[in-house]
Order: sequence, then structure tokens, then C-alpha cells
Amino acid sequence: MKRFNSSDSSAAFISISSSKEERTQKANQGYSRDFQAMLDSLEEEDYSETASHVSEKKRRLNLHQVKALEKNFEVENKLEPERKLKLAGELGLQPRQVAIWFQNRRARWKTKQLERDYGTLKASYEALKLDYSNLEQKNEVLAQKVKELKAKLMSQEKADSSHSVKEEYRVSESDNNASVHSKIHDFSGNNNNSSAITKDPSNMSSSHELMNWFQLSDSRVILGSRYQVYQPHLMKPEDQSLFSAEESCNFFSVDQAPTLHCYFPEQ
DNA sequence: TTGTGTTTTATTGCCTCC
DNA sequence: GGAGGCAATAAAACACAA
Repeated sequence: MKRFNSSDSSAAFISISSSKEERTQKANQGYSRDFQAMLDSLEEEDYSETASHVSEKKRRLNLHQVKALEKNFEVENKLEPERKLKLAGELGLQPRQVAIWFQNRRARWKTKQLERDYGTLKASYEALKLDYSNLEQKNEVLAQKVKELKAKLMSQEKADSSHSVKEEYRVSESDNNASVHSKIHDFSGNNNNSSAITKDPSNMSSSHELMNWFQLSDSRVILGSRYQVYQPHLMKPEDQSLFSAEESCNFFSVDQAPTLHCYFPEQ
């Protein structure tokens, strides 16, 4: 436990009031060099007059002392014993006063540093928040597009299914098995004359055409693997879903953050 | 002039290091 | 165990609005 003797405490009062000085310190910043020199000389006089005067009251350090201490603090915010004694001698202060000033100065610096850190963190948080909000908006737009495309696909599938039922009926009625066998030949062999199958789906202009491509290519997989009899295969709604519950990974969910389990299943 | 909030100087108690 | 650092706090000095 530290205790300070009375001489230290009383010596701590050896300084002059600086309220006026502090006010001039703030105001001096815009003064000319000559005027500043004049102020400095006045302050020096003031200081020399009062430095030897021991007051009972607690006094603030004068401008010169504060300036010198600040300068030293900028160089190194910790005070070695030698520097403390040197500074105290130069400024007419007790070593203990110099030590206390550095201690309080470090505390003020720490507070300011905390404020700066808080400001920096707050700014980066705001930027991140804005970024997230923008992403969320984009996500919403994309989700809406997916929804629209799905609805479009569904309605066309409905229209096509009624059409293909009629078509199938007509084919089975009017045509014979030979035409069916020729289809099988077309799909399983090298002779790919079917324009619907060979056509690049990306070049298909209408969604109707695209739908046919889905259906036929699906049939081709069946026929190609098992050489079965041609059977028009209608896609079930769940098969048509571009993104199943697992596949979508909630990527287009507005309410829920996207998960990446489909990309990183081990996670 | 005075009440009140802020800043500065100093003290106290605890902790760490050598 | 002494020296020095830090957090919390007291108290004086100061600023400023009403």
C-alpha cells in the first residue's frame, strides 16, 4: 500500500491556477507568432511570480508545465524514474506530481481510445447492416422471380397435359404399333432425327417447347436405359420443381438465413 | 450571482512484478 | 516487501447557462 508523506502532498499545491491560461490556450491557436510570443512571455512572468508561492489550495499546472508534460507523454506514455526526476526538476514540480499527471493522462487517453474504438466498431457495424439489407432486398427479388417462373411452368404443364392426353388418344387410335417402334428406334439408336430431342434447350424460345424437351428427354433416359416401349411420360409437379426443399437450401427464403448444408453436407 | 456539470489534480486500495 | 500501475473516487478549479 502506498502512502505519501505530507511534504509530497503540500508540494503538490505548488503551481498556479491555469483557468485563464486554458482559455487562452484554446484561443491562441489562431494567433500570430509575435502575439503568441507575447502571451508566452506573460505566462512565463505569471509562472515565475507564483511558482515559489506555496498555496494551501490545490492549483492546476500552468500552460508551460502542461505543454512540456504533453510533449513528453507523446514521446512515451510511461515514465521512467530518471525522466520523472528530470521533468520534475525542469518544471519545478514534485516527482510525485509528474507521476500523478502521467497516470491521469494515461487514464484520459484510455477513455478517448475506447471512444475511438467504439466509433470505429459502430461505423463498421452500420456498413455491414446496410450491406445485409441490400442483400436481403436482392434475395427477395430473386425469390419472387423463382416463384413466378414456377407458377408459369405449372400452368403450362397443366395445359400441356390435357393436350398430350388428347394427342395420345389420337395416336393410339389412328396409328399402329409400327410408329411406336419407330420412336423407340429413334430414341435408342444413333439416328437422332427428333428435333425436339437434339435441339439445344437453351435455344428454345417458348416455355411450351422447353416443357416438351423436359418430357422427351426424360423419356429418352428411360428408353435408353431399359429399351422399353415408348410411353409418354408426364412430369409430376414435384419432379418439375426446380428447387426441392433440400436443394434450395433456403437460399431464397426471406425469413430464414440461407444454409449451405447442400454444399457442405458434412457440416 | 448561483447552481450545476465538467475537468483536473490528488488519494486510496488493490494488484503485479522483480 | 517495495515500487509502480490502474480503477475508483474525492475534491478543488473551472465553465456556463439562467
